Amino acid sequence: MRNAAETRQKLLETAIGLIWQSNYSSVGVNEICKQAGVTKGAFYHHFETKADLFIAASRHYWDRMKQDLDAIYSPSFTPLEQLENLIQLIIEKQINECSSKDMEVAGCPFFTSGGQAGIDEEKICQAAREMEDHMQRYSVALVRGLKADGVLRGDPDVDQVARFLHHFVQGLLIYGRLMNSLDAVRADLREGIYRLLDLKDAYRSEGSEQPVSSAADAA
Amino acid sequence: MRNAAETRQKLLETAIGLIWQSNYSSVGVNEICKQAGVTKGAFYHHFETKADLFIAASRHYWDRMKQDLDAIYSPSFTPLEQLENLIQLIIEKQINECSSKDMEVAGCPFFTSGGQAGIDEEKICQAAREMEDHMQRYSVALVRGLKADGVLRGDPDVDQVARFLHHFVQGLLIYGRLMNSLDAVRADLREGIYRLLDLKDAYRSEGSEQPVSSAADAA
DNA sequence: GAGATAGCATACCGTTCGGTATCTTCAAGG
DNA sequence: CCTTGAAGATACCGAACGGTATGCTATCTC
Repeated sequence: MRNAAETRQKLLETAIGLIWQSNYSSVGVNEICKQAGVTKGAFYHHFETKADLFIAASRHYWDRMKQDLDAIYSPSFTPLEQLENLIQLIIEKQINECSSKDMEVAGCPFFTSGGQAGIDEEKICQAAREMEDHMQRYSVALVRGLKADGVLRGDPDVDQVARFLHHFVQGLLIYGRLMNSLDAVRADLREGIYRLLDLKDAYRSEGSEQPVSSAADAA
Repeated sequence: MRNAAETRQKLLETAIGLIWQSNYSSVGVNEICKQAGVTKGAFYHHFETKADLFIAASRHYWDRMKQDLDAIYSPSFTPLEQLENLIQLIIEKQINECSSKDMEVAGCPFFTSGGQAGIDEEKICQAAREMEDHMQRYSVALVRGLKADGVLRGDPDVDQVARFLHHFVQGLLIYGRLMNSLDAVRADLREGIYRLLDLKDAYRSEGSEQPVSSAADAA
């Protein structure tokens, strides 16, 4: 055992990094191995196929993401604070994942890769759907909390509004990536989310207060 | 001249079709040529590189799209009717573009391909941004019309709301594609758009009336 | 200490990639 | 009719692709 866990970890992290920069189909096994400082033999010792690496990488990425989400969704925050934490986390995620590369926004590569996968790449779609499902649970919990607090106007369908938020954020992130402008994301993220949530007038916040500053440090 | 225009047209159409099915990087030149019934020599006679084909294809696609958009945005419709036409067009586009393939939703491949392109593929990003810019104009015009008609609540930033719509729709389409469910799109498209627009109560329509049924026939 | 086995490296497989060089064919202009 | 040049066909290029076969080596078990 020349430290198998570490090798596997390195492959996963490298794969995630490279996929963030472009997408599944244009990232080669050789490239991943080279950047990870691992030979191809080692690669195929740990993963049966490139697609299997992708699946493992998406799970691995979710594990990290879950920690961040659990932190910002802590019951010690009010739903409104959780919302602000989330907005802040999304922004910080982009900064963290894009550090030292000449891109400002990354979006979620697992979501987009899955959304562009062909029919023949069912495994990739599956992994993306899995990630999707996880995210959705958290989103629903947030909206449910907001509704329970009486913050939302009307009597919205909690699951649907949660999906709305997700669709909007994903679309915005892709847009931001295309424009290569984090400011473009910042300009629309909060406002769009609040508009979709349709908060009661009393709860519409304007500024960008920072209720918690260490929410995304674990990234 | 063995009908060069037709060959070029065939290559463009085929490329569009294949890219809709997956994405730029995973569609090969050979595949395009084979399906178009054109040899690679002919391909590289018409296009310098694969990226140039992509650009030309995106322009070609926009030309078709523009016709549809001009039709549904005709001044003979009220802004509210235009909105309904747009919603309907989005749905019908998916059906048309996915016909006979085992996928129900396609999304916009030029947008997503651009959003996933690496740094080295600046041409692809450029083409996507170009498409983006065109779409935005139409979206802004729609929102402006709605606002001018006094349909919207408050005093929203027209450009921003137009962006919101676009982000939401793109995100929703990718989601729908991932889930391979047009019903998932149908379930959220209208409701989400209306929520983002924040119509005055009097103008919130519930059903799915069809103000014009021939809007998207030109597709 | 003698297997047994996990961890990994090297070399290489067949295929496909985007792209090119060269040739033929055919239609138009003189 | 004959030249000319665009349109297209064929063959091919080197590189990279995903993946495999095999062998070495370090570590664990007994």
